[in-house]
Amino acid sequence: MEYNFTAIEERAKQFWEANEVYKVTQIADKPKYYVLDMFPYPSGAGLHVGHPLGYIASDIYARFKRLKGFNVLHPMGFDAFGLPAEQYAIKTGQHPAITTEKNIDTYKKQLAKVGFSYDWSREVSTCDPNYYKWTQWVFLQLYKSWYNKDKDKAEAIDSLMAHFKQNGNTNLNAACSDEQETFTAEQWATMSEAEQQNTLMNYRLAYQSFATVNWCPELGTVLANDEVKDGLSERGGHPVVRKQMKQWSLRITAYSQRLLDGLETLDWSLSMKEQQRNWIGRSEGATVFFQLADGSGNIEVFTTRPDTIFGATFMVLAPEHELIEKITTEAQKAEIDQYIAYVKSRSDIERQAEKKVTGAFTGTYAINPLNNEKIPIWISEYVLIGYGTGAIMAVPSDDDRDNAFAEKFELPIIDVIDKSDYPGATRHDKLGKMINSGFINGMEVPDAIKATIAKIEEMNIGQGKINYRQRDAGYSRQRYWGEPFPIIYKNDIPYPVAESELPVELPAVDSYKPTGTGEGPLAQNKDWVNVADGGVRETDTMPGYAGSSWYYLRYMDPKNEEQLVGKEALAYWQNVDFYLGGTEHAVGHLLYSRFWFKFLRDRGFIDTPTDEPFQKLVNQGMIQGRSNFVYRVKGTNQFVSYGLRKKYETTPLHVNVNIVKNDILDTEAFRKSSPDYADAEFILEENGTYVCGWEIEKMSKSKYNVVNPDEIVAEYGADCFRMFEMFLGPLEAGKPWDTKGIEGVSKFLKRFWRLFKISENGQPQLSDAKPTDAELKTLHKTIKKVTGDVERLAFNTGVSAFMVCVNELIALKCDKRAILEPLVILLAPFAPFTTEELWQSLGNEGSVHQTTYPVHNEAFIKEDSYQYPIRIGKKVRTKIAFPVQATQAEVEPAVLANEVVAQWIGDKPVKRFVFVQGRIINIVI
RNA sequence: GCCCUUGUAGCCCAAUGGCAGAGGCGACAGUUUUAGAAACUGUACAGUGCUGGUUCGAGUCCAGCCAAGGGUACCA
Repeated sequence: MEYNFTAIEERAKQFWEANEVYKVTQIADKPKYYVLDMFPYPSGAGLHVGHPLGYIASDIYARFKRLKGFNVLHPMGFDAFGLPAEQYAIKTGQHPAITTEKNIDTYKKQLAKVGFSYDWSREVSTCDPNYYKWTQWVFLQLYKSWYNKDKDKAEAIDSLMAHFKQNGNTNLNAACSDEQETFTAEQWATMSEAEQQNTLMNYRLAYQSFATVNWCPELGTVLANDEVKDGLSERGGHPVVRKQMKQWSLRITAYSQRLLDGLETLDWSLSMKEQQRNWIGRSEGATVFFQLADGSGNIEVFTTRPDTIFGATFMVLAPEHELIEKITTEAQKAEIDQYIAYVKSRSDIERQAEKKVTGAFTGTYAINPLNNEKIPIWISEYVLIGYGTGAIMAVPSDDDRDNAFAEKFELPIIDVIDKSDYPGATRHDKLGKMINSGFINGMEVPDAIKATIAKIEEMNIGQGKINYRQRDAGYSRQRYWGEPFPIIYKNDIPYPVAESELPVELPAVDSYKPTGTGEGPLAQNKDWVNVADGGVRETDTMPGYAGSSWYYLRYMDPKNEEQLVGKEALAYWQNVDFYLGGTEHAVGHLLYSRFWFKFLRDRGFIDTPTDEPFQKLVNQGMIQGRSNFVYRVKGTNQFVSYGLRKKYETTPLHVNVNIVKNDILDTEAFRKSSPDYADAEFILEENGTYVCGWEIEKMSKSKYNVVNPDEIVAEYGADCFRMFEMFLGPLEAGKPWDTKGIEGVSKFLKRFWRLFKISENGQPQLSDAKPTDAELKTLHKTIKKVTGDVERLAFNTGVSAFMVCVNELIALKCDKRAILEPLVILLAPFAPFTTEELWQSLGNEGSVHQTTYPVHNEAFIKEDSYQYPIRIGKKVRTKIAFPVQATQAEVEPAVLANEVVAQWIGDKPVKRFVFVQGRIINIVI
């Protein structure tokens, strides 16, 4: 019987569903294994062939682990809140809930075609009120918590209030907003309700503040730092400007050090950890106060190079620095105002695109505290208000930017480091001996740093400090399609909604458009906004990362109405053993999830052995598109083939890859593809074909290089699609999709099928005879190779091992059940449909996916003798067979006596005889 | 600029420091066929981006450079 994958897939799907083959329950006596895919945002465009790559890999792994005896949790869900649905709603008036549901449905249908072993009864969707109830609940817990730095963990806000009552905020080591002033217990007691709440707000882990935010006018919302790339919004590419707004934020900076330290324990790729480290951006240095020359105040700076302080010949403030107004002299006021206006006129993109040296002098001086020199105070856009203290001591001799600034504005430069002992060292290297630097003269840089910090601490003008680049995470979005905040304002003071009233459901609105005033669409619905006792609801919604920061916990216990995850379920599943997803979430999702996990654990809401949610993380590479081009002769409707294009002046145009086969254009289809091309003429190659150019690019609609998995599955079958995706290359590497290679995998599956000699009535015609040594060797070699490959996620070489195996068995004319049946199980994780059909046609009860994985027997693989390559000089000269267990002493005389060997050695003395058992013999002469 | 990853046949990719090739695509030749397709058999094609180093032995380890992809950036 022919290999009919469509019928096979239908039967398998029905069988799996009827028998709940992928249903997961907790089984106490089986070891657990949690395989997780990053859940997708269900976009309207559906899946392209790039999306399932990771899902297929994790599915193979999950199926493998199941066959190996693990109880595997392998769920799927949807990150369903988000901007595209809302923007579609603005355009069409359709409620995002409806389009989202439709898109989820499309995704699930597409996923079903590929044959994943998800337990859909555990599906979660972040926009489901039963789910976001718990997202809101976590927010409330963050709101009701503060970070105790002494204990290095989050605590309930009650303990903070008790401390305030007793001691005010003295003797308190807490993560706190910068602007918080000290107060006593008495002061706390006399504070008004509003003052007390404002004070507490400076300590809460979810807090509201008046902050400079990334405001995107086009989207009408605020964005988090990681949602802004190059001054443009990540979604949509709209300009982003800085704006002061009242915003909710999460105090993730309280966890910076723990997020950094935790990386050490994780089995993640180096680059992933590095990205998180860079994002957190820890730097060690010192803060130092510089007095103003007139004694009217001081300026605090952060520096990583306190050793260079004797070379600080001027100071620079960020243009947004609050002191500027106060210290600017009358004479310089006009210049400073003009400069600030100039800076404001420049967008982030302009600032980054052209880095001009610009600045203005305030007219005021400060005193360098270590050499008592009077130094001018400038302002410049190269100093950022958001980093450190927004002010620097400028050391032009040891910093490139300060140097450029000093040269342009003719400010003094004092060399403070003699690098002559370190040839090739640059300003960035912390190397050299101090000069012109008073008490640290002659010290090496690292010693000078320590000595200077000690000195400024002794002088009481500063201290050693660790600074983090990471900012608190903005948590407000002026959008509709997100989780509403469980917050009600009374007299402008925010109060949490009672936990018993969760979820605060998203109400209907008339329009999804941003209001433009900075308020989100929810503000329009007055019935919802105004609550009974005069309170007003928060009208912002939560950001995309809210729902995705904890979804992996919900899969463990998706229906629990009492808790976000039940104790028993958590105790069994603990955390994710293997997480697979794209690198694009390196600093967003993965950082927030780690933060939430640590927080929930600190507060005792979850109890797990470690405080990291994702032990092993693998990033699948991006599948790129392979675009095809036609070359239009300029000013004509003539198209010239690739090989001849240089003879003309041409414009390359993208052409739909679906009408190109092996780079040869279907010219008729091309003419039909657009009215513009209806009467196109072609200048062809000598053999009469039109050859297209090609390029590897991102897969996207606009490049006409999108390949839909549904079509591939329809044409080649799901198993072929799965195996081909894996065969493309190493999982983690980026690689282009090129459909033409798929024939090889398709042939393999047909050849594998044919081995079973399925008759017209569906019965395999196999022999029960004893297998030969050669057949056993092929089987056991393949088991060993494939098992190892799956374990190290080398699915591409695994597929190829199956190909080798089938080629060998065909050559051996093997039709033995004892050989072929174990292979069906071995192949099951890769080709779940075909193997299910074969397994059952072989007369087995139940699913092939619930049986036991075969184990290889080394005895069948072992050879008695080995052909040793004999290497003399740089090359292999001959091969001689020896028993595998032969030792050097036994082998050496025989080798030297060999005719060919003797000829190569001639009369030269043998300097060395290298014998590597089972590998090689190398004779050095 | 800095950080990470990757450079092997026309193409995609293999190769615990040990004979550069497992597999696939494509090409070519043949068997089969009225022809094509499919299937089968066979053939050709690189010395591993470049320059050094370590080693008995380097595609693999180390240093520098070049190229591509990704990340990040006036971060003091």
